[in-house]
Amino acid sequence: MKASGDAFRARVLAAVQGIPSGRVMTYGSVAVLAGHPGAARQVGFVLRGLPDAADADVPWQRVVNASGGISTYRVGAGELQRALLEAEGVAFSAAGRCDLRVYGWWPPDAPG
DNA sequence: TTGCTGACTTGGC
DNA sequence: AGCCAAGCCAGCA
Repeated sequence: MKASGDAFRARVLAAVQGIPSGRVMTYGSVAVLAGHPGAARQVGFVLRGLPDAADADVPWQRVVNASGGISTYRVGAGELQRALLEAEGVAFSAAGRCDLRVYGWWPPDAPG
């Protein structure tokens, strides 16, 4: 349980670290890269468990929901995430969502 | 050990 | 367009 969970977390962090500045990925996509399609919720759980020291290494702000919106308002990091993304050049609509067709990212070396 | 919660997704209305 | 219900799996008490 711990072993597989640890591997899952490592895959998630690796996938998130692979997102370039100015681009975003959905939880579902990260879950697929982590080898667990459908485990989108756990992606958020892994990121939520990140220590502050890992924030610099893991651009968690580049992970958004399937609508291109911010899901971190639940943990009080929504404003920060949006500010970070806007600083990277990601534009948000009046509804607080970004266009995944424009900013959506997928690793070029990943299948798909 | 069991069981519940949750930074989500998808299909149907 | 938005809202409801079910499914997914990793942490934590």
